[in-house]
Amino acid sequence: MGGVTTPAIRRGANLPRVGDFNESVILDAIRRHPTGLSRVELARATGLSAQAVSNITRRLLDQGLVRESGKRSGGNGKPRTLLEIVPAARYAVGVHLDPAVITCVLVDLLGTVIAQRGRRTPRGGETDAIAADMASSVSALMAESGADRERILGLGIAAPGPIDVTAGWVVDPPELPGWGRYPLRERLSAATGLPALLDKDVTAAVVAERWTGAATDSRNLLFFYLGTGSGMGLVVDDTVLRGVSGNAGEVGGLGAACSSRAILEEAIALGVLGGEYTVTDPAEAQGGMRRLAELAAAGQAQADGIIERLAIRIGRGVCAAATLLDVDTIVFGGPIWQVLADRMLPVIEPMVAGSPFVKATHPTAVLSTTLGENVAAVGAASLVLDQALSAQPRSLLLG
Amino acid sequence: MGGVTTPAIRRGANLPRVGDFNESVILDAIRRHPTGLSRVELARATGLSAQAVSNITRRLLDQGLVRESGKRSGGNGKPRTLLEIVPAARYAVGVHLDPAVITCVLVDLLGTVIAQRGRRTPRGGETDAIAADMASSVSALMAESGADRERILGLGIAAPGPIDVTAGWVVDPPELPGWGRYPLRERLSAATGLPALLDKDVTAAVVAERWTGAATDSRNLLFFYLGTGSGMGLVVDDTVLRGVSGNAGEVGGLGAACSSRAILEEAIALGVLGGEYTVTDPAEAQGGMRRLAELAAAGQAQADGIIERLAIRIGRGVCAAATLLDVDTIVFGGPIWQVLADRMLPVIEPMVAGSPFVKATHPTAVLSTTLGENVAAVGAASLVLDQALSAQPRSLLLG
DNA sequence: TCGACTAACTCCAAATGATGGATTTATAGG
DNA sequence: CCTATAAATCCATCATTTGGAGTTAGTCGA
Repeated sequence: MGGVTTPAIRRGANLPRVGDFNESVILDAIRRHPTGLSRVELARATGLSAQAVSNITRRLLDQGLVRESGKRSGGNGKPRTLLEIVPAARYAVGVHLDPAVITCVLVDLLGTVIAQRGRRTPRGGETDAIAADMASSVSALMAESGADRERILGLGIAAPGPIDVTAGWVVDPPELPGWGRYPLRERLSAATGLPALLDKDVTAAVVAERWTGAATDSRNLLFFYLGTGSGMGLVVDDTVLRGVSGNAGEVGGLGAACSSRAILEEAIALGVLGGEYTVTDPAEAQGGMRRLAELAAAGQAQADGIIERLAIRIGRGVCAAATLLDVDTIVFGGPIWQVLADRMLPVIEPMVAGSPFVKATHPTAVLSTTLGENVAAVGAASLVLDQALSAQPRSLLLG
Repeated sequence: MGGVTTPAIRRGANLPRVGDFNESVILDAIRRHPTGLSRVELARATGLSAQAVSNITRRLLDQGLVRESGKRSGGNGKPRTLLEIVPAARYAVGVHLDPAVITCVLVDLLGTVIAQRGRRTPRGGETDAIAADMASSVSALMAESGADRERILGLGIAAPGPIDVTAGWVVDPPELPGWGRYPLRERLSAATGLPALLDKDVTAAVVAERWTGAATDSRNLLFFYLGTGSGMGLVVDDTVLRGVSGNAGEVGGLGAACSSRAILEEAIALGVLGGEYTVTDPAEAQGGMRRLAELAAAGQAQADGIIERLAIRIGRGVCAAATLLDVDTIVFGGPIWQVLADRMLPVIEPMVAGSPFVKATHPTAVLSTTLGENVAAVGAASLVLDQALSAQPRSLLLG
C-alpha cells in the first residue's frame, strides 16, 4: 500500500516505437494487397504523410522486406510505383503438439507453407526424447527448405489448453500424459536456437485465419476448433483475446461433449460403430470419425443423427459466443471438422443466421477454414509473424 | 479489388499523439494512487525517463488536473514531492435510459458522484418530450452542482441493447417502446451543448467498475448486470470489448430467462406472489422482486427456490463466460441484483470457485458492485472520462 | 552547528521521427 | 516539343523523448 509497492501500471510510449509501429502498419497494408500498393495509396490508407511513407518504404526496401513490382499508370501524371512483399524475406516455424499428431511447418512472410512434417504423437514415451525429436524435426525442416537461418524469425508452439503462458508449458492436459508442466518452450528454444513462444492451439488457429486464412479482413471473429478436444480462438476489435493466463477460448462442458472420444463412445453405445473403434490413442479417433461420416453419407440414420446432434450442440455454443462477443465472422476448422464439415456446416449456418442476435444486429459469415488440417501448426508459425510484424497498438508501449 | 477501393487498414501513429498518450498514462497512474505518487515513482511505473515525467507533470499542473500534495521523505536525499489528482478539475455527466428509471449523474475526475437525479421512465409518452426533459435534467444538474461549464467533458448515455453505436441510437428495445431508432445521442448533444456518446448500459457499468468501483485493478473482468433485462460488460486484456456493432455482452436466452418480468411471472404462476404483481410497467418490477426477497428471507420455501434457481442459472452463464474469456474478476450489479444479492452471491460464489476452469487455472474473485443502483448512470459518465483521460494504446492511432 | 552525503528534480544539448511546402521526376495529351 | 498532372523526394521545422550535468532539499554524523 501507499506507494511502497509500485503496481504494474500502463507503460508509456516512445519515439522509436512509433517508427517501428508505423513500419509495421505499412508492411501490413502492403501484405494485405496481393496486387501491390503504391506510396500514395499507402499514405491515404494509413493516414501518414506522403513523406513519412516514403521514408518508411525506403527502410523496408533496404531490409529486403518489400520490393518495387512495377508501375501503374492512371491517366495523367507520374505513374504509381507499386510495392509488394518479398515473401522469402522472413520465415517462421510452427509446431503443433496435438494428442493425435505432432506437426511442424515452416512458412514464409505471407504465411504460405514452404515445408512441413507430421508424425503420430507417441503415447507414453519419454517426454524429453519426444521434445528432442520435435526439435530435430524443426532443424530438418529449416535445412530442407533452404531458408537462410538469419531470416527465420522464431518458433511458435501451439498446444491444447489449459496452458501457462508465462511458464511456457501445458497444465494437466487430459489427453497429453507426461506433458504437464514440462518446460516445452524453453527446451525447444534451447534445442533449436530459435526464440520461442507458446500459445493455445485455438488461439494460434485464429491468428492463422487472420493472417492467411478465411478471415483476413474481419476484425471480430471466432474460430471453432474441432480436433481431439475443442475450443475457440477469439479476436475482438482487432485484438486476439488471451485473458489473464492466456487460456481464453475454453468452452467448458461443451468441449468435453464435442471430444472425438465422447462422440465415438456414443456411436459404439448405439451400435453404429463396432467396438474396434474404442479409442485409447487419440490418433485413431479420426479414422473412427471418418467411418461415421461415411456411414452418415451412405444414409445410415443413426450415424447421421449423431453428427447432426453434434452440429446442433456446436451451433448453440457458437451462437451464444457470437452473441456475447458481437463478431461478424465464424470460422470452423481442425482435423475432426475436416471430416464432418460437409454434414455440419449446413446445419450450423442457418442456426447462426436465424439467431435472434444476428437478426437484430448484423449478418454473420460462417466459414470453413481454408488452411486444412494443420491450421494450428500454421497458426503456431503465424504467432511469430504476428508478434514480429503486425501492427498492434500495444507494441507502442514500453515493456 | 486491386487497389481501386482502399479498404480500412490500420492507421499510423503520430508524434503529438505520443505526447497526449503519455500524459494520459501519467494521469492514470496518479489517479490510481489515492495516497499520491512522486515523479520518480511515476518514472519507474511508466518506463518513461525522469525528464519526460517532469515535463508531462508540468503540463498537468498547468492544466490544473494535478497538484502537489506534500512531500515524503524516505531517509536520505531530497524528499519526493507527491502529486495527486484535483478531482474538481474535470467533470462528466451520465444518463441512464432504463425501462424502469431515467437516472442522471454528474461525477468528478475520480468518478465520485457530485449530483444526481432520477425519475420513473414514462410509458408511452412523447419520445421527443421525454428526451427534452432528460436534457433539462442534465442542465439542472450542471447548474446545481456549481461545476464550471468548460470543465465538463461531455455527456455519456447508457441504454439497453441492442444499440447502433455509429448512429447513436437504440435498436428495437423490447421494453422501451418508442425509443427504437430515435436519434438520442444527437438530440441530447444538441439540447445540452455537450459532446455526447452512447453505449450499452452493461458496457457503461463495467467501465464504471474499472474507473471507481470494485475492480479498479483488474485487467480482465466481467460485469453481470441484473436489471429489467440482463447482460454482461466485458473487459479483457485491459480493453473494453465492444465488438462489431458495440453490442458485445448480450446473453441471448439467458437474458430473457433472467428478466424481472419472467421471474415475477413464475412467482405468480406458482402462487408465491399475487396477481397484483403482474408487471406492465418495468418500474414496478423492483417492488415485486423486493417482496419476493422478503418472502424468501422469511422462510417461504417456494420464493427461496425461485431465487436460488435464478442464481444457479446466472451462475452457470457466468461460469461459461468466465471460462471463455479467462477473467479473474466477476462483478455483479444492477437494480434487481441489489435486492437479491444477499441470497444469490452465496450460491454463485462457490459455483465459480468450483468450476473446472477456475480450479485448473487461477482463482477468480466474485464481487458485488460498490456503486449501488446507479452503476449504469455512473458508468455512462465514466465512458466520457474513459475516452478523454484513460490511456488506451488505440488512441495513438490517427483516426 | 556545520559539512558530507544522497536522492529527487530540472536544465540543456542531442537524437528521432513526423509534417508541410517546394522541387524533381515521369507520364499523357495536344 | 511543350504543358498539364500526379507521384515521389528534398529540405527546413516542430514536437517529443533521452542522457548527462547541474541544482535543490533533505538526512546523518561529527
